[in-house]
Amino acid sequence: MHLDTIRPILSQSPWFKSLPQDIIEQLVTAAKLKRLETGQLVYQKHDLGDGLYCVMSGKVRLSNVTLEGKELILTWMQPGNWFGEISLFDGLPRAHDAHAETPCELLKISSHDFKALLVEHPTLYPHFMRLLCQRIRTTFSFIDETGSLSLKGKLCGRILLLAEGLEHQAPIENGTTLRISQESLALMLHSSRQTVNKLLQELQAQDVIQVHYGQMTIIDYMKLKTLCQI
Amino acid sequence: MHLDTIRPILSQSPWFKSLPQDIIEQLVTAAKLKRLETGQLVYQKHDLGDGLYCVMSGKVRLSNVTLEGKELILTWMQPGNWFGEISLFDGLPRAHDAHAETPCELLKISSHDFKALLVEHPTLYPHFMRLLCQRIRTTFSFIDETGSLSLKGKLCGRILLLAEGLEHQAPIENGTTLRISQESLALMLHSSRQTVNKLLQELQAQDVIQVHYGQMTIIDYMKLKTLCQI
DNA sequence: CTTGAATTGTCGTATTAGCGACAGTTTGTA
DNA sequence: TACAAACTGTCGCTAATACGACAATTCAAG
Repeated sequence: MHLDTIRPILSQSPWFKSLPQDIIEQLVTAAKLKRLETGQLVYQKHDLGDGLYCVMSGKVRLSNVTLEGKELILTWMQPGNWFGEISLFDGLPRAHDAHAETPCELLKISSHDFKALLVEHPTLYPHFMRLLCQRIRTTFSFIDETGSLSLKGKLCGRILLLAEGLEHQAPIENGTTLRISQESLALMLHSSRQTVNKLLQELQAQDVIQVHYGQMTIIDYMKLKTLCQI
Repeated sequence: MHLDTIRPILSQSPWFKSLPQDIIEQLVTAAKLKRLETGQLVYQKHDLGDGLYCVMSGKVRLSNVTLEGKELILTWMQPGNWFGEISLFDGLPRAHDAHAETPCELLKISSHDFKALLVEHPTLYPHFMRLLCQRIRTTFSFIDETGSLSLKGKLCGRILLLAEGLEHQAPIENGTTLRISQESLALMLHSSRQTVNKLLQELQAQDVIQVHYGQMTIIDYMKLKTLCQI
């Protein structure tokens, strides 16, 4: 992948789009591309945070493993998504595992380069602080969802989240399609495959989505949105 | 309340304890004391964030109200706890309601004063960034708890959290007592009073805690810790 | 000490959802 | 096309828990 591919991605991402051109250039040259096969580890819980990642292609699964060995999926990172920033800012170990869910290309900005950027341009702090706040707010609304929605409501919320993440934060339209197994949805909802199956069929019967083997299409975006309103 | 009371609280809080003495002084003079009666609003969801708060005495309830009008309690802020920082850093509206649960004394640092502090001392950014990261990590572990623990496990986790918050992050010992109604615990767990009642009695039968009318005493801290291990 | 309000203890019932089992369907690969 | 692997659809049983009802207990204010 060439610098000319990296440049537009950095300069259009919410993480860096508001930054001056010379800083973008500095990042473009510092960024490194990593290729991973399905199942490979990006990082593991308790690892030292060595950098910030952006998904260029493929999917990365962020998860935690319980004492009993069950994997709880936090979410998937998709093309255009950034992750791994917390350890960057507080220097503490990773709080979860990150695995390649499919073959992946990741852009990596090392902690060293990122810190150098901040030392050189301390005026960037407020910007990154706002990004951190955004993460906190997302996490809080996740907790609100968890507490006040039925499983069906949460399922709708997750579908929307994944659909939104899909195309670089592009708006969702009726017809947007996303690929995910019912098993994976269940792991993300801390539910069971069978229950997710039943709920998806209910949603299909309500003409909200259409499901077909690991692929679901949003039929009625507004209704979906309503079903996960808090 | 005199400056001499405010000073040690600021200089010992995790938010400000690592800061130079002159900055502490600047904050001490800028801080204002607010008194609230039970039930009074500190701020409301969607309000503009006008400041950062520290509980001096009493308890503040952070909560959200669902569409159906049910109040979901996030947590209680107790003496020594700081809250309200997110809106301060990103300028966006409050994400939840804050009410006085009991008569309260709150120390308030206005957004204006806090921003002035940051403008004057930009080297403080990394410090506050780390504090934000800490909040994210707490929130993430809350989500982990939600996903992997039984209701009983979550109950143990909440009890520990409240007990820890109790005495300015003092270590918990067997014998630590905290006051909270079963109804409140249920609202925080998104469960029912009756179920919480049953679980508390189970914990009492296991000699983990002792319960008596809105007051519970930790008998076996280690066992409690084990019960909410992820 | 008395009394009313708040809180807790305990039923029974209805609902939700987890989970094993197994058959049916689709997809990718040769 | 053929076949295996992965995924989905469905049933039935069981466990967890929400919730209404009501009695019992405790607390706090006179």
